[in-house]
This record gives sequence, C-alpha cells and structure tokens, in this order.
Amino acid sequence: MNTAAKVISSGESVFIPTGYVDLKATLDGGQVFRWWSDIGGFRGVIGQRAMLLSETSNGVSARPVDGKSLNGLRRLVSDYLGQQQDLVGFQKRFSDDPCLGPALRGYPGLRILRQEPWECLFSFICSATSNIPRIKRNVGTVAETLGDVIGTGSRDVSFPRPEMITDAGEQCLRDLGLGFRAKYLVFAAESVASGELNLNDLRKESFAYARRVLTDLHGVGEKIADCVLAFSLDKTESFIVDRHILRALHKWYDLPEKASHSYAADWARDYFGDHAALANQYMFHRERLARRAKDWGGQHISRALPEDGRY
DNA sequence: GTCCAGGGTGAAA
DNA sequence: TTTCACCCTGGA
Repeated sequence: MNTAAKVISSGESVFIPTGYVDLKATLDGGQVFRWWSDIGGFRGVIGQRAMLLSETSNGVSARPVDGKSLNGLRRLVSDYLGQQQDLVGFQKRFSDDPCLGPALRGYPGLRILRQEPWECLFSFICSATSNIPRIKRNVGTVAETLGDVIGTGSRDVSFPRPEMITDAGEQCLRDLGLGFRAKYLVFAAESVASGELNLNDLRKESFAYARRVLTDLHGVGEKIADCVLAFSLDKTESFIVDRHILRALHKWYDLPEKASHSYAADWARDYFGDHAALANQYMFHRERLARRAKDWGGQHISRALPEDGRY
C-alpha cells in the first residue's frame, strides 16, 4: 500500500470514543441483520448513511462509503451503539453472577444497539420460525429491492419506508421469499404508513404500554415485541425469551424447567430490572456460543478467555 | 430423495 | 393451556 492511499483513508474516517466495542458480537449476533463482514470491519447502513465500522482499542472508527462527508457521523454512530446505556453499572452489579460474570469477562464489548424502530420491527417479524442466515437474506433482499441506493456497494441501500412495503404488497414479499410473514409485514407497514402507529412516540411511553401497542399488531406477539422494545425503543427492562434463554434461566437461576415464555419474561424483568435487556443479550450470546462449541464437539469455557477480553 | 428445525403467532380445540 | 398450520431454506 502506498502512503498516499493510507493518508486519504485515515483522513476519511472519524473516531468515536465508545470504549471497546466487539463489533462481531454486537452487529452479527442476532440484534440486527444488515451488517456484513468486510475488509477491516463491518459494512452497513445507519439511517441514510452507508459506512464501514472498524474496532479500535478504545472505540470505533467509521468510514463513509457513500461519498458524503463526516458531518454528523460521530453522533449517529455513537447513538446507534447504545452509548446511553448503563453498561458500567450492569458490569458491577453482575460481576459475581454465575451466568453473567463469565459472560461479561468473556465478551466485554457486547452492546445493545439503538436501531431505527421501523427496520427493527420489520426484521423481527421476519424472524418468526426462521434463523439468522435466512433473516439476513430476507431483510437484505427486501432492502435491496425496495430501498434507495445510497452508496457504492450493492448492499448500501436505505431501508424502505413503510409506504414502499404497502405499495409493493403481500405477493411481492412472498415472491421475495418471506413466506407467511408477508401479510404480517404488510399489516405493520399499513399501520405505520397511515400514522395509526407512531413507533418513535413509543420511546417516550412506558414499557407496558408500548408492548401492548406492538402486540396489538397482527403477527406480533410478546417475543417480537420484546425484541423491538429492547433494540430500538430504549426499553432497558425488556427481556426476550426463546427456548435457549429458557434453558439458561433454568440452569442458572433455578426457574422451573417448563415455565412458560411469558412467565419467564415477567420473572426476568422483575429480577434484572433496568438491566434486563443487557442481561438477556449476554445470556443469549453465551448460550449461542456454548451451543456452537457443542456443535464443534468442543466445550465452551468463558473463563478460558483472556480477562481483558481482547481475543 | 426425505426429514427436520430454525430467537413465533394466531386460531381452534 | 395445548395443538397445529403457516412458508421456506439449508443441513443431516
């Protein structure tokens, strides 16, 4: 590499002092579905900006790939990476917790994102009876088909407004491979496009009220609502229950093995309080890696990881 | 080739 | 409270 290119490339990026962020765990761990591993980091879109995010020792650097300036980028990325959350308080409170302590030492850079609510709701409606590779493909295909091109890469597209989804219609979404979720997605899009549902307003409402509004949508149950509440609506007390989390709650916190998902979520919100969403994410990440290690025939031992988490 | 499960939800029993 | 259809894809 010649020096000129190096200078230009470093001059084009902005540093965001977030503290250490584990981009793979955070952007490729099931919270969000439109970030892709690229040379030097992860490439994706926040709002109307396409960028490449890279890890540094004490923060993240962002390089635009949309030909626009650095103006506003630091604020945009900082907000997106969940800087408003009480990660320090959470770490202190649960450093001795048998489940969360090792997880906190193992992946200290795992964050909860603050996503744009509409894309988040769309993504998690897509998640029903699906898996992460497929959700990524579904959400990506819809964005690339109906969104606006904002960068130089094929995936550098803004997420389509609800009106674009209602105009496209259920059959279009089915043709794109969304299956039975297509009609739920159109319902949600109609609700937002008509103004009947204002997602941004729910950020200011209580957890219980916002959850009720979301689950009133056809095709959105408690699980999907809790994802949207945690990952885009600032509800730090949200706790997402699936069968993996249920198993973890049984194993570490002695919850009845056959507790209902609904009961487990209520219990966890009460137990973890305002740290429920963080606890949930660390627990989920731990279970996910443990399961993967098992698939490899190995064993997942968090304590074997370096204490400073730079692995 | 078949079988099965994948961060569910709604409707009917 | 429990059971089942709903779509579809990748891996066993």
